[in-house]
Amino acid sequence: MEVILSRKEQIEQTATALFKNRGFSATSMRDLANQLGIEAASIYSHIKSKEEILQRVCFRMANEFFEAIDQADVRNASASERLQAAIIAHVKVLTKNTEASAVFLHEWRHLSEPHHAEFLALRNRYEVHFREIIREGIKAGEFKVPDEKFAVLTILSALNWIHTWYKPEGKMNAEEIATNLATMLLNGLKQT
Amino acid sequence: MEVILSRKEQIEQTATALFKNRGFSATSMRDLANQLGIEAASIYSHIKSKEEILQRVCFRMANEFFEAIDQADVRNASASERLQAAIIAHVKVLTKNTEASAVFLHEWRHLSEPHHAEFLALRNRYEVHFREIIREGIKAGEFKVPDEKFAVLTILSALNWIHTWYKPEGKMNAEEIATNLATMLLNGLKQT
DNA sequence: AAAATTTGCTAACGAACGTTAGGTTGTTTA
DNA sequence: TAAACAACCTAACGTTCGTTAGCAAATTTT
Repeated sequence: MEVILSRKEQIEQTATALFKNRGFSATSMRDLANQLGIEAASIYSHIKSKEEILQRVCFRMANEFFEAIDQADVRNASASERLQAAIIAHVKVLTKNTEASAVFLHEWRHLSEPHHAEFLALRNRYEVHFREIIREGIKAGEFKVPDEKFAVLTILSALNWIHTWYKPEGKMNAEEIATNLATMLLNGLKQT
Repeated sequence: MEVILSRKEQIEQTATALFKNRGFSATSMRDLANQLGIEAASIYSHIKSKEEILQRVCFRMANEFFEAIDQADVRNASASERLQAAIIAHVKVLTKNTEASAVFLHEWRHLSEPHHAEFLALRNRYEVHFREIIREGIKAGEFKVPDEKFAVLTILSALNWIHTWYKPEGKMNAEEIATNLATMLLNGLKQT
């Protein structure tokens, strides 16, 4: 299943790996060019600026995360089931592309305005989705939690370091990781 | 309780705030100087290099984390109690200085060798401490967890984003946050 | 009062940075 | 076959970077 990438996509992919490993600011266009085997100036035949790459990665991943939890959301289900589905969907996106996920999670702060503000608004909307499930679960007596925002941030935090250690060839596959995390975190919410 | 700081400590503190907010690479010595109200060159009367600041912050925090879990460790206690104590100790260090914690957690990768390798060794040793508690808990039947490394990383991940939202004047104080997180995470480990 | 230390300055260095201009080559389209 | 395009080059631009040299003033120590 060999996917053929356009030059622009190659550049984006290579840049993503560098942004993850060294950070956006510590990655120079000459580093990127070197990795691609061309001159730095040549990159500008395909992209407009260094930040354009960052923008494309950040907003593409934001879309992927939204689509994933939207598709996974099962209406008319209990809060526990809905939260489990959202967690699994989130983890699947994270593990499908750990490099782009790392950039999405850590490098967005180097976006300039108005992209920076737009990104934060999206991220907040994403968290609201989780917050609503938690609130529903509290009302239904499924969850016992001191603060819903606190709970959401803790859950997402626990999930969002997967990219630092996940390897597709590791002993746990994405599905197992997702369900293990989901049951562990759900148990944590049901404290008596 | 006004603490008088030496100029060197002032520089380190101001730099730490900038490193947290913009990242090490995106913070220039001229930014730092500007914040201090002096010229960039003047900073070099007090420090040897930009990286020296990063080194001091990273290794000072590493020490603080080690001391905290060492002091909190209660021998002859159950694994649950030991883990709870370690989590609370960890959270207290995190909340006592969120800026230095953020640098410790995210900016260490900009250390040059051999400091980079030394730092990673320390961090690994720290994780081993938690891993041993988890293993003890599994053997004693207190915890049911698929993989001890997995559990430790999940716990630390859940804790290590506190610095992004914690405010001393917020509605939860450090103690409450620590115990809430500890009970939530401990419950997660006791899944049936 | 002399010596030492602290704290800062101006000026400048060489290197690295993101990016642009203008040109060449090979491939695809009309 | 001509025109258009894709992909890359060399050369260079203006800027910013971390840092050094050398000096001046104030403060502290001896």
